[in-house]
Amino acid sequence: MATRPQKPSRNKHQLRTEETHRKLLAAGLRIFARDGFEASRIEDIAAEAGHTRGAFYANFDTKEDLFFALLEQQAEKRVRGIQAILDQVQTREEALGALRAFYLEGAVDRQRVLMTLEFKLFALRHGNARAEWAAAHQRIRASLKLESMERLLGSDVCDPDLQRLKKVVLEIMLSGLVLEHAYDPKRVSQKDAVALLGRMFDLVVAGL
Amino acid sequence: MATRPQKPSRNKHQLRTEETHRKLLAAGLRIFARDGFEASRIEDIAAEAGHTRGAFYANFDTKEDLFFALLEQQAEKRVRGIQAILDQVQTREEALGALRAFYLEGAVDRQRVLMTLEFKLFALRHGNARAEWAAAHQRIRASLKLESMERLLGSDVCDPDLQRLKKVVLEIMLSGLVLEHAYDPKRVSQKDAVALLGRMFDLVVAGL
Amino acid sequence: MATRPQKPSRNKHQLRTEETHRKLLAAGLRIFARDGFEASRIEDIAAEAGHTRGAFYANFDTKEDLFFALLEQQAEKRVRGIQAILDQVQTREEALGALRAFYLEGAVDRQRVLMTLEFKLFALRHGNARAEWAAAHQRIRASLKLESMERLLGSDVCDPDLQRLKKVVLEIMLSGLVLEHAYDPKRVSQKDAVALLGRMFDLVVAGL
Amino acid sequence: MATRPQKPSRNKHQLRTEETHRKLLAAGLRIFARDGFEASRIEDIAAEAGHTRGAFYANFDTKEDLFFALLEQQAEKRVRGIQAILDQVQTREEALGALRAFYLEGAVDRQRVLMTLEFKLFALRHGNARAEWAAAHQRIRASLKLESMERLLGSDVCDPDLQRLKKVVLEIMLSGLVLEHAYDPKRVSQKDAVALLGRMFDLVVAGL
DNA sequence: CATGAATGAGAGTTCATTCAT
DNA sequence: TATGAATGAACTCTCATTCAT
Repeated sequence: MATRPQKPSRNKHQLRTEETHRKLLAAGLRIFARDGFEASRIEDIAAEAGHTRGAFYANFDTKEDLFFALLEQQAEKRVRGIQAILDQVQTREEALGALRAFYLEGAVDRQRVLMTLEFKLFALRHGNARAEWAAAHQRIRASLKLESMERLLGSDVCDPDLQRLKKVVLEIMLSGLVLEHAYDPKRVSQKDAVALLGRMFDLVVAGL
Repeated sequence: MATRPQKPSRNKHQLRTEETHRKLLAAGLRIFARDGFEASRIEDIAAEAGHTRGAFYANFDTKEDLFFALLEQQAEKRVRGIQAILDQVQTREEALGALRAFYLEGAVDRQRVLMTLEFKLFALRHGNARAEWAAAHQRIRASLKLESMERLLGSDVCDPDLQRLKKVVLEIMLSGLVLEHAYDPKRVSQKDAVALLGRMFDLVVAGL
Repeated sequence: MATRPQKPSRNKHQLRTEETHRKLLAAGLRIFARDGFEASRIEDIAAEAGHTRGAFYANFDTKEDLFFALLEQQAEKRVRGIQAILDQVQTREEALGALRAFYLEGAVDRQRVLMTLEFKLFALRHGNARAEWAAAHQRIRASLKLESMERLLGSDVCDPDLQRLKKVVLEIMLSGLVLEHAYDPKRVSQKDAVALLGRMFDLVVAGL
Repeated sequence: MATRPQKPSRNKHQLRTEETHRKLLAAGLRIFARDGFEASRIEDIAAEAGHTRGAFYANFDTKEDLFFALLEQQAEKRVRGIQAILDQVQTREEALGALRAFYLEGAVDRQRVLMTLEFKLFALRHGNARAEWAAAHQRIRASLKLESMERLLGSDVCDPDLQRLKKVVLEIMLSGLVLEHAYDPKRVSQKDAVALLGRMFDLVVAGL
């Protein structure tokens, strides 16, 4: 992108801009996950990024805009993560092992889970109405298809419907356990969550 | 609730009051589930109940207050439902069957699931801090213990930790599937949800 | 309107409401005339009415809304004023004399002139676009037609175009002189304004 | 302006600066006339001039500053225009004819009229308070005195007060008609405006 | 001189809550 | 008890202005 060295003064500006943009995204992730979309205040997000409201509005049009940008960033990152794993393995065993590890790691990522929840609740409540959302979701859904992964999770002994829902089950268990742990760590410890996720992964691979 | 005949002088006035109270609770459930706690407006809740703001504040001190009242109402109702089922059966098979049916019915109750989610998110974000919440959760948790149910779900072949988490798994799958269906009915149909819940119930009973 | 005595408690409420509404209209007139539409702050208007912003928004949806309400109120009042005059006279001489006096009195009403200016500038700049404005203007224009008045100003010796524009000339001179006096009282005194208005009125009646 | 050859070393840099300055003035005129002083945004003005905010602030200290600069520019231009006319004629008839034509041409210049209005409204509302404004107005007023013009408009048959106000009448009619035409072209067409201005000019010359 | 990211005061508006009725 | 006008804090967003480049 910035390989050829334009006017250097230009680059300084650009660098600052990109840095701010990145910091705002990171801040948005933290604040949205912490307070929820509705209760999140632009000022808090800006402050968390080390800036003021003005910087926010120089980078995003509205609160929803940042939310939306985060949705795409998160999805892309997740897809890249999985793809990277699948690209590095040879056998099916290796792949499943790597995938399992990756999946279990998710148990730690409270922010991602809470953001995903916020996304779903928002979409649910705002009717997926706006074209942008619909289109973006479409794209994200498509990119998350990950045919190779679906094949990996497949097994002969289970009917096609279950097959189709395997990924759903895994997602749900991950989100649910992280949420439950966040809500009541005494009821569900981190260890519990990881153990249960492992068990579920194996069950799913075995065909539920 | 109104089974024991209190003061017989429970006059028209009181009846009307109770009616209002009840309608406000029902309205709160609908609006909170529809819009989420933060985005729910007192005025909408009052209107949904066929009243105005004044009626709301005559019955509840704050928005949180209604939220809190709903939490207790919901929990109590759920416990009563399960208890009623267990009271009517004789054998373990009957019990499991009835419980399974009850569990699957949950797949339809979008409102309850969304409210439960809101409760957890709220508690999560407000630190379970306020004494009231802490106490109420304690009570609810206790009442939901349902020893007999835990015994029902038990099996010899699984380790104690899994045993402890069986109910968690069932809860998570129920919430998760209802949410997923609400979010994207094409990905997870009602039928999918019910089928999967059944499968999970059986797996859990079998010891995961 | 409030002739039959409904629930008296109801009337107290209504009275308070009407009182506030009226005070807000009066305050809007003062502030809009003083600061112009754009520079007028809701808070100032509310304060001038002896209330807070909330009272404003309980009575009007937006700042434009109040502006719009004032437009209608002003126009209606003016029409009523002229009509009342024409209803009380017999001969053409009396009518012209009364009208002339009424016209000259306008030289004192700085607020009305400034508001009229604001209305025109606003309409000019916002394209008469909104249906509301278009319709309202239509109505106001129609009510201001005042056929009898037009006939009064008529004379045989002048061509139809001039005839049609006589009222325009009078309006323009009134607004212009009041504005000029407000802008630079030393250049155009109140007395100057009145004298000139009288001269113009006579010229117009004489057929320009 | 650039007729006398200043420093011959007026280099490219300076030229570019002057060009920017001029473009900003022109842009200010357009935008202020279009949106009004309050609603005009620096960014729009800069963009209209083909620049960005920075260029604006390199040339003017504040929004008012540009407004003020335009006031002087406009006034100076008008005086020069009239002076040029009076310098080129010999007889009183020629002078009156040329002045009349010049006056009628004003009917087309919507921008100038709207700017003049904005100036007056601004001065009115900001109390002529600031020393700058007061001084500048003084100068402008003086330069607009144009004794020769006043003599031209003079006539023996009218009293001194009317004499003093003749120019006011002409100004008011011009502004008023242009504004009315802008506001409602159907009520007052361009042709109406020109015809009426001619009539007024003649009336004024004839001594009102 | 010119750019444009960033500031921050201040605007319009919303809404939980209060209170006279 | 219930109404609904009114309060006022808090919000999102705008924009004149500053300043590093």
